[in-house]
Amino acid sequence: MSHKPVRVRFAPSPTGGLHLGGVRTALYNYLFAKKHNGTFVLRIEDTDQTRYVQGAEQYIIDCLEWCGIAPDEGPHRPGKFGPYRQSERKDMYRKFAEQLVRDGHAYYAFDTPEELEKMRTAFKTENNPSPQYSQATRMKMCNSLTLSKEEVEKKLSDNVPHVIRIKMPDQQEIRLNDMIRGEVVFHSHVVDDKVLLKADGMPTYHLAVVVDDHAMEITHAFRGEEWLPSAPVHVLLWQYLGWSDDMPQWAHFPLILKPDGQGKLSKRDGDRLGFPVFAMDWTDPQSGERTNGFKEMGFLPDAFINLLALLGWNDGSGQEIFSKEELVQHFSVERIHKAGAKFDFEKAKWYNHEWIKICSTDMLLPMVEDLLSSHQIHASHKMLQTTIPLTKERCHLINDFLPQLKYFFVDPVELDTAAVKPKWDEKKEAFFQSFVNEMKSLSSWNIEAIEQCFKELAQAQGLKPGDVQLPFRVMLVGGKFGPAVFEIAQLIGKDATLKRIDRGLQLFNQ
RNA sequence: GGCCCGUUGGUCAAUCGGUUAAGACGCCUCCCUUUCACGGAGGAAUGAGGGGUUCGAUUCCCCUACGGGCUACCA
Repeated sequence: MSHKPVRVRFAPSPTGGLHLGGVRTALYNYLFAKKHNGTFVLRIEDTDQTRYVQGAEQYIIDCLEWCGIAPDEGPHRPGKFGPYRQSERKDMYRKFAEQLVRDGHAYYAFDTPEELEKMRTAFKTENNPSPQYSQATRMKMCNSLTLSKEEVEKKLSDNVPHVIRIKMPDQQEIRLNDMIRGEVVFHSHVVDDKVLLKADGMPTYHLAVVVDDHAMEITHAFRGEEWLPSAPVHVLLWQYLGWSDDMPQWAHFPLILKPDGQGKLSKRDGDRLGFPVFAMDWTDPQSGERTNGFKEMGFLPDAFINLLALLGWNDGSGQEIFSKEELVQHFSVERIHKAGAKFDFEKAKWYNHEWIKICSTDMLLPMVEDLLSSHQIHASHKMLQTTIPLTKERCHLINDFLPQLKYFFVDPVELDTAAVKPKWDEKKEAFFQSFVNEMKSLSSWNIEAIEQCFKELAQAQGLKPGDVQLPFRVMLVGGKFGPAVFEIAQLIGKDATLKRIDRGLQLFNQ
């Protein structure tokens, strides 16, 4: 074990959006770094210019900040989050790729896309539907292994488009120690000669990730399981570049799967199943396509990272609600599961509900205030401070506060008359008429006085208080929900109460 | 097809050879509440199949089945 300070990186590609799997990868990296007093840095995978999406890099940073897991500055790239960008380090990669060629671990390949296609169809058999550029085929291709030295130099000086490919060794077992899976063994003869440097001079992920991880002094390289098959290439690269001693420890996280069916959770699934798959709303600047985010749907950042962390990891204690600090404290890579987990939106909402319940009114207030004002409801802080605790246990999402709180500030537009009308009669109507009169002369306006007045009057008229309580509630809030009616009446005030009863009577009598 | 990784209820999952196989979500019943929730008490529901190893396998090994990932000059 080395004693270097822990440094991990999150390396998203800025191709638009940041879905659940990505955020969880970032989160696990963050938790590991913080647990070991290390640093968590950002590296941007912008190798492929054609797919780079404007604004996506900032969007990623915004998401991480919202989640409370913003990257650290890092010593190698000052600035707010100082991400490494592959696009800015082009020369560096070429230098290392050429070094590999000189050392005999890589070679130039001049095959055109058409020639590659030809090779794939020529070698395609029933048993081998996708032939690769590998030990089996490379000697039949146009590269610096098959061409003479002069021919190669001529092509290079003529600027013939070419790539640099890794030369996989003959018969070699490539061993990789994964912190989650243990030792994984690959045989070199089944791994193909991956392109390291593309014809446009940009590196592929394989070269870039190794060069950058080395430059950034990354100690632990954690990523999704989809990278496991190419890990042997990376291990070899660390060796061939002469950096074996600095090779990070590896871990490959399980995938987050679709709730139904199977396969990786994708952007499409959100639309299909009605839940967000991105941390925050994302609008693709090119297509204009919009994908919904957890934030805008009313998730609390603490709940969001809590539910993500527990999707594939737990500390074995049965505890499910963790603050960020607790997650840092309890987290361990070794306890991350090997198998992928299906995403369950119902459980996700449960986490948020739990967080809303334990969240203080002060924390909730600004969010609720924003929600209400975006619906043209302007509520005083004083009123919010008393009504939020009254209603928060009914809210799974922050957005649920709108229906739960609205009636405290504005008269209900629609009343659930269907809940009242079947049992509505003249006797009840008479009760409310006299209740209005009684209330007008009520000297003090508090819960006890209203309740007492209501109940005594009901009894005097031979009605069970319960029979008139539901109509009263529907008049005040519009439906069959909310906290105690008399408390609501008290909070909205005498005038509003009288006004709503009046309107209720009209509607119930129609 | 090949390579790699997986497989405990519908879902998330505990168990690191011996348990009546936890707990949570969801679902159902009841209590509390003359609303909706919260809370409380219960219930139905799980070790893919087959071989080993062992006094004893959910747990270790092998095979099969199934699922997933990768198999691009994408990440």
